[in-house]
Amino acid sequence: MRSSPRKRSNNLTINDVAALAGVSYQTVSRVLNAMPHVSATTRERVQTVLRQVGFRPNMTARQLATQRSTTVGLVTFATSFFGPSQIMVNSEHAAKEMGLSFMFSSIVEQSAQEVRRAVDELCAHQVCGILIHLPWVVDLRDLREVCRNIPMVAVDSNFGFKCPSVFIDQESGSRKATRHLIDLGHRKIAYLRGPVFWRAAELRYRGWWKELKAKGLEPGPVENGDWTAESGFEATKRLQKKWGECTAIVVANDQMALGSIRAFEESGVRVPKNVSVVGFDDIPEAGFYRPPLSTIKQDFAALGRLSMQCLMAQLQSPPEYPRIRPIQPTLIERKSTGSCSMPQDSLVNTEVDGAPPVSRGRRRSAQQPSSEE
Amino acid sequence: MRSSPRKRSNNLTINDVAALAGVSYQTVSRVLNAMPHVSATTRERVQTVLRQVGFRPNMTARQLATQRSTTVGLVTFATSFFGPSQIMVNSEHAAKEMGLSFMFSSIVEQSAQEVRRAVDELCAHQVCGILIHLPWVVDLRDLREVCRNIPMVAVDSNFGFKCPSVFIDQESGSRKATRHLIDLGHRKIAYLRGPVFWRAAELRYRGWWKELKAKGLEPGPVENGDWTAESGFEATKRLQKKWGECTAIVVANDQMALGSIRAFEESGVRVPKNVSVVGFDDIPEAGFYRPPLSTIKQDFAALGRLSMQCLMAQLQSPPEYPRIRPIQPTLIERKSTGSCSMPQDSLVNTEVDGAPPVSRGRRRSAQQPSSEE
DNA sequence: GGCCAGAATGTGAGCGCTCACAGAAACAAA
DNA sequence: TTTGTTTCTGTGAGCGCTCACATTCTGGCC
Repeated sequence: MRSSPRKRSNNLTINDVAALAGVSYQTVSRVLNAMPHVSATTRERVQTVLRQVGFRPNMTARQLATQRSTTVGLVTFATSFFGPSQIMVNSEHAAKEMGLSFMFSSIVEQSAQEVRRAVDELCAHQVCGILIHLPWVVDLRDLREVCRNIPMVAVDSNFGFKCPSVFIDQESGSRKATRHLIDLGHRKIAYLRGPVFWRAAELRYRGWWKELKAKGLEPGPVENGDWTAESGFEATKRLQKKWGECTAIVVANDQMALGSIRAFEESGVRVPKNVSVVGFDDIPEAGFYRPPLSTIKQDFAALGRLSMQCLMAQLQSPPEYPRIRPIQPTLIERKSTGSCSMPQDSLVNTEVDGAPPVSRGRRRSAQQPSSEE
Repeated sequence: MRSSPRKRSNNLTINDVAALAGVSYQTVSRVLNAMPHVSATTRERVQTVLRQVGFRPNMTARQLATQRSTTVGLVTFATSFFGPSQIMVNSEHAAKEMGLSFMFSSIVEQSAQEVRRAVDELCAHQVCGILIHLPWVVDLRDLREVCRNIPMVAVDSNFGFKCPSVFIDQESGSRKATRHLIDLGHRKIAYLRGPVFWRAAELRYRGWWKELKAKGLEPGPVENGDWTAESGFEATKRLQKKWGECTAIVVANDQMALGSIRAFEESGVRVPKNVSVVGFDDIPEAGFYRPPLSTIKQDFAALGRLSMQCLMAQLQSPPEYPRIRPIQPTLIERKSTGSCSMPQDSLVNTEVDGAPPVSRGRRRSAQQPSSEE
């Protein structure tokens, strides 16, 4: 340690650059910020010095002086799962594209206090806005108060109060999965749910239920998993005991669907011959499972982009609540689903394009060609 | 916009707290930083006010004043892949556990300039240290210069110059995979490589090669993929044309192994009956593939922890280069590998419980029991 | 020349905090 | 009382930058 009057950073400041270029620090500042009222020759000279010394403006000082910031924060939970990690990666990309830096704080336990801590941390660092993705359903009404004047966006989350948000339409996605099975002629369809407290688990479950009800079908048996393949395997074993007449199953995510398929195959039930399975997420490997998994794809890149747009919109017009309409997931049809071959007693109108009910057996809906990437 | 003399942040400062508590700002600062020489009563009074107003110190100002920082940065590439995203998540966890904040900047293209940009960005934000994980092999000798006085750690990376680093022993992991197959009696073993420029791809490939050579075996055919299941599928199709006497294959990661297995099955080759497949990574679903995949597990949590330790060590003693010894991956034995059943000209000892070598051909190494977690 | 608009440049002050040091208070020893 | 010693508290200054304003320099016009 030196005994100099003050420990100075060994980085150059705009004052050093100013001295080297023979101008005032303000002129350097003007050049750095591309402001007008600097003569071409002066600008040139300053820029040369900036390049020569490899000047790097101190964002900390700038942030303090301007009371503005070019850093956004993200709060997330359970980053080891597919959804959260996708949100993390895609938010960062979107932020980078807007020229913003990115801070990140993950939550390790499911408590409001932990959330508060993470938000506090980011706010203390003066981020210009916060994206929050918390996958579980929990009352977080004090979040607004913690954020204070710092804008926030709920990313595919619901905190129990009105706040700018961007969503993927989980329910609609799940309805698409269910409809796909119904279109294939399945009438008794089971469900493999995600963990109880997860918002997406609830919404996807609801989508399955609503679609069945809308088609006048009775929901099949339900079991719960924890998103892992293993839990999907176990839950399917349990489901099989109350399987009844089921010919298909909607599974809340791809990993569990994988476990489910294994459970079926292990007990001699073939997919899709004896049972159709549809997943959710379209993880990169889904097309190479055996059989390749029909599933629902979420556009996380769009989610990241829209979240950032929503945040930026707030910086300009704080009073508005730009609720962006939900992002629609899409069905990816592969080989884990097939038309129902089991005998059915009742025949049902599958309600596509107002086509009349069919006499007997199932009818197929106009299906877009199965897109496989 | 107000026309006040200066746009003041609407957050409270230590001056406001000082006024409320009837002390000087310095006393508040002392309380905030848990410094000595504050009487118990004063401390109490200040703390009460701090709590009441929910004071949140401005880290930006603190950072500027102290010339120190409690934020670490991470630079990464290809965060959509398993390894990089694991490194991202686990580094953040390790940082949080040390009470540090976390900034993150991803690289979108494989260029030294992009790396420079990312490092510059983090340095401009005055991070106290930088973790860099760049999976490809490329000369980045100027990185040291870009970082200047800011300590950095190469995380499972090699930049062509001496620098503090933490590694996972990719080569050793790959040797373990290969040895496992040899122990099962396989003598002609193919390899499915990762993309050319990736460091891990090269090291894993080398591990396979070295292990075979060490056992006096001739390397089988090799093909390249790009880490995706699809590329594994395609590459295996190509490999099958030059398959020869092969009875097993080492694949550079699990996704490609999945594609590979599908390719085999599709052409009527059964795994593990006709061919044994071993992967690398142990992604969460690997145990639920069909067949469950034997693979090599990397301890990313340890990698994150050690990386942060390495960084912290540098902050204390900059001149030293704490090279931490590589983290050893472990073999996870599942069902995609089995003893070689193809007719061999030479009969092979499958080496259970120290059975003696067999007359013809090969030698065996002393093998530790395969550990499964 | 005189005058002025407008461009170019420079000068204080302050963002919120900490550091170094200066005082003030409390208490004991001389 | 004086002096010293310890504990507590307060005061300037400065971290690197930007803002608002002041000043100087141009060139054009009457």
